[in-house]
Amino acid sequence: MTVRAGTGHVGTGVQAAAAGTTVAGNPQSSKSQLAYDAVKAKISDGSYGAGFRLVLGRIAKELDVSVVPVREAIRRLEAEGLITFERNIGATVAGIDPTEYLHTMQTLSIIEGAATALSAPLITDVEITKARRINEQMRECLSHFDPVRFTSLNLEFHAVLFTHCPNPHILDLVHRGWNRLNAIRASTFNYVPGRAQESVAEHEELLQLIETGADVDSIERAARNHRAATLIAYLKHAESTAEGE
Amino acid sequence: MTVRAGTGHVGTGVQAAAAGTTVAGNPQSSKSQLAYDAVKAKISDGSYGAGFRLVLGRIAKELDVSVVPVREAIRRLEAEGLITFERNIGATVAGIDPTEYLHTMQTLSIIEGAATALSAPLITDVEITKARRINEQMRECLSHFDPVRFTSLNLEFHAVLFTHCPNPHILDLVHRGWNRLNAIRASTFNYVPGRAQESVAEHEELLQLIETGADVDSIERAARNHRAATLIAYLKHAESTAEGE
DNA sequence: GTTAACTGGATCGTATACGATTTCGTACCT
DNA sequence: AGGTACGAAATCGTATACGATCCAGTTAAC
Repeated sequence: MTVRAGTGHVGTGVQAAAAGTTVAGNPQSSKSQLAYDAVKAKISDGSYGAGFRLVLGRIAKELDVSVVPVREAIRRLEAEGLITFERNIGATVAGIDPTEYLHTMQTLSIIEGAATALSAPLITDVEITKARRINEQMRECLSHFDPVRFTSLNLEFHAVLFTHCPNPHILDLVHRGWNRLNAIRASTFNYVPGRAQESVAEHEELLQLIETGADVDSIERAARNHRAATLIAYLKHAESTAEGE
Repeated sequence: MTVRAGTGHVGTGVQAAAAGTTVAGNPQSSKSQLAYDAVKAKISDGSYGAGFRLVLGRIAKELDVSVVPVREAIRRLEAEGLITFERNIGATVAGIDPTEYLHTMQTLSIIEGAATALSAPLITDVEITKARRINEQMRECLSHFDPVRFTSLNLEFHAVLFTHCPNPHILDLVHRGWNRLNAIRASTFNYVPGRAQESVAEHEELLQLIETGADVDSIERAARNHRAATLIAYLKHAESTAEGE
C-alpha cells in the first residue's frame, strides 16, 4: 500500500484539466451532464435495451469520470421514467413489457393531441408546407421499404406540428413520451407494415384540418386518434404474429 | 494501486450507525430519499417558497447528511420540474410567475381530464358515495370560510375519481401536477372566493355523469372544463384585484 | 469620480475512500 | 443428496477532500 498519506488525492489534477478546458463543443459541459447524455443516448439507440443492468462503476469507468456524476445522471433518468432504480440493487433500463408500450402510447396520444391542438392556431403556411414535404418523403419511404427512416421522419413531421405549443410543460411531456417510445422501440423494433400507409394519409388529413382552421377540438381528436390507431394496429399485429410464431 | 491515505476519515462510523439502525418507520431509508422527501415537503408546505435559494451544504447540514445524497435529491426534483438548477450557480425553487400557474393548470386540466375519464368505467358505487360525502364536506366549508380545508378536500375528492386510472404514467403525471400546484399555492395562496360554490356544483355534475355511465368523452370534457373554469376564475380575479391595488 | 482589477468567501463539481448490502459460490452439516 | 451457513466478490451509499467557479466588496488606476 504505502503511497501518499498527505493529499489522499491522485488524479485530482485531471479533473481540472478536463473541466477547465471546456472542450469547445460541449456548451453545458459537466460530467454529470455528460453521463446523462451518454446513458440516454445508449438507451435510445438500443445499446442499452430493455432491462439492461446499469452498473454505476462500469459506466463511470467507460466515461472516465467518477461515480458521483453518474449517480446524478441516473437519478435524473429515474425521475424521467427511463430507468428504474432500487436501493442497494441498482438501476435497470425500464420499459420492457408490452403493457408499458401500451401505456406510453396512450399517454402520448393524449399529450400529443393536446400539444398539437394548442399549436394549431400558431402554425403558419411555412410550417404546413414543410410538414407536407416531410410527409411526402414518408410516402416515398413506403415504396423502398425503409422503416428506420420512416420512423425518423415521423418524428420530424409531428415535431413541426407541436413545437409551437405555447405551454412548455406539455411540450416537455411530449418530448419525454417520444424518448420513452424510442427506448422501447430500439429494443423490440416494432413496425406494423400496413399501418404506414394509413399513417401518411392521416397526416395529410391532419394538415388540412389545421390549414382550414378547424376548431381545436377536432384537431385534438384527430391527432389523438392518429396515435391511438397506431397503437391498435400494433396490438392486432402483435396478436397475429404471436399466433404465427 | 491501493492508495490509502492514512485514515483521512473521522466521522465515518456515524454513517454506519445512522444507516444501520434503519430507524424503524422509514421503510425506504436512504439519505438520498430522506433529502428528497424533506426538500419536497418544505417546498409543498411553503417553507421554501418561490425562488428560494437551495444551498446544498446548508440542506446537508440541516439533515445531518453529506452533500452527495442531497445533490441526488436535487437532481430528481429538477427532473420533476419542482426546482431549477444552473451549473455552478445552484438550485432555486421553481414556479413563481403567474404564467407558470397558468401552464401548470392547463396541463393538469388535460391530464386530469384524461385520468378521470379512464378511471370512470372502473368506479363503483362505493367510491361515488365516498366522493359525494367529501363534496358534502366541501359544501359545509363554504359557510364557515375555510379555504385550506376546502383545498385539501378538493384533492381528496379528485383523488377518489382518478386513483383507479389504469395507466400508471398518466396517474404519475397527475400527481406531479398536483405537487407543482401545491408548491405554487403555498407561496402565493390564491383562492377565488366565488369559484368554490360553482366548483362544488360541478363536482356533483361530474359524479352524475360517471354514475349514469356517460361516454368517456363527455366525462373527460367535464373534468377538463372543471379545472379550466377554476383557471379562468383565477385569471379574472387576479385581473380585478390587480386593478384594485 | 468612475471603472477595472484583485481578493476572499461561499458554493459548486467531482474524485477518492471505505462501510454496508447484496449476491453467489462453496463447504459443511444432516 | 439436499439444504444451510459461511465467505468472498461485486456493487451500492455516502462521507470527506479539494479544485473550480461565481459573487461581492474593496482597492488601485485612470
